[in-house]
Amino acid sequence: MKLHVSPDTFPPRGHEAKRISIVDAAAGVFCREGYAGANIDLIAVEAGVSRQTVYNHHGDKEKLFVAVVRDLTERCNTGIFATIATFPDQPKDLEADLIGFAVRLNQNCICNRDGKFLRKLIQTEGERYPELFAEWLEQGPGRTWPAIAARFARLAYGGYLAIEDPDVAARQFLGLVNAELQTTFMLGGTPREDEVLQSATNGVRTFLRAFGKRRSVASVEKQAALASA
Amino acid sequence: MKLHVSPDTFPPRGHEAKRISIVDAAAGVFCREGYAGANIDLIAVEAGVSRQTVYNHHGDKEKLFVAVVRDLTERCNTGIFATIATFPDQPKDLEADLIGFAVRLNQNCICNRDGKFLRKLIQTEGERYPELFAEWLEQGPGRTWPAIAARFARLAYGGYLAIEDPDVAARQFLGLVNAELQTTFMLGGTPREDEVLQSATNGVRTFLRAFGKRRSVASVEKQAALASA
DNA sequence: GACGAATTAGACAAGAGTGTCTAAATTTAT
DNA sequence: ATAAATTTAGACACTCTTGTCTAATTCGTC
Repeated sequence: MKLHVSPDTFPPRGHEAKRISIVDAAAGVFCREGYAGANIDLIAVEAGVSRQTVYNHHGDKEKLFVAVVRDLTERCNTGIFATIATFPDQPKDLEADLIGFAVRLNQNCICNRDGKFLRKLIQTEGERYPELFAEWLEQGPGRTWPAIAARFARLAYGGYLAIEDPDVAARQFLGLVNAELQTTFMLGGTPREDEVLQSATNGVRTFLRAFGKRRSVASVEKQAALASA
Repeated sequence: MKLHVSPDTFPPRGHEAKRISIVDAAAGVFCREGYAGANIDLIAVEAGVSRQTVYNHHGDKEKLFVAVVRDLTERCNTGIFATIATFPDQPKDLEADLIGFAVRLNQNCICNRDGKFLRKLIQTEGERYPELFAEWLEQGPGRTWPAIAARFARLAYGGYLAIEDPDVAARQFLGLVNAELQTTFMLGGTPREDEVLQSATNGVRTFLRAFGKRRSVASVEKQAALASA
């Protein structure tokens, strides 16, 4: 019935397709209901499989949960690194380019389904599985944050920015760019596109007011004086 | 046996004391285990009362949960407004004063027991009780953020800062000052005192680089030009 | 079309948690 | 000291969930 077009590749068929739909459904249910409240029957229904199939694939509830977190971390990481690759190394218009980067990062990695689910699971169950989330910390922020910091360092080295500590600058960049989305994130919502753009725009403007290169020499000296005082 | 020192006041005795210890214990258990995973027997044990007393005071699990959120919101609000009252309106040393304010805000309101619990409950159960958390949004951020923004507006009016939109500035201030604490918050941890100070120091420095008054007129004009472009 | 692997529905035991009830004990106020 | 209110321990019915098992069915492959 089905042509033998792409053996062993996408879109996954049969067995593998079920594994994925189970993990996807489980991610949604774990997020909505929390680990304790998540009902395996419900996961099975949402995945469109029988309960027994869930157990066949993943053993038990806890193993399923671990599989979900691992899957989400991996998929999010892929997205984040793909987006970091679009960081403006030699910007034509620094402000516009950084805003674009910030918006891409939010839309593709943080506000999408996987990002939202992963964030929620970490917030909700992080304390219950210290080893698992230590692994996430190492694989996730532990790899992505330095990668972003390195891009800012390069921008500074290229003379586009006046930053002292690229790691601090990277964290502050993310803090600024998401400053207006905090409440939405807290409540588990997804910000609208225009909210993301607005927050990114305001954040980048402030970031450049602080670190942009057109600042007077005097103010840089003042900064140094303050630091040494 | 007990002297009739302070009728009807603190420290609460008997009935009222039990109500408080139940809510306190419930807050801890709801946070650790999530709503579905929270066990009323465990809450009773941690509160040092019998299970029946929990039901006598609060009816059922859901009503108890609502009482917990309301209590935490109220207590946190009290702390935040008390801290906002210490905002430096006429700073001697703007940088030091703002750092002090940021540290106080974190230590007294965001990183303390109540703040941590409330944050976690909102993140965890926010979507399940829309009306309850709409109420929190209104009573919490809806009142505190404008109050902080007003203080920044006053600082700008007094010539200490060059900000255009006080609401944006307030959100960015909080974003910057907490930039280095995000991961800890995510995992439900409590940052160490020196981490709070470090993050606040770095955040305030950047904030003042962006909004401090000693910036050249030229850069302000450039900012205006960019905004109109 | 036929074979083996995977999936399904359903029943099932075991365990855990909620919320109620009762009778005894304790606290509090008078 | 006494009466009223509160608290307690324990038992209880009820529901829900997990994880296993079995027999029938469907699917993928040759």
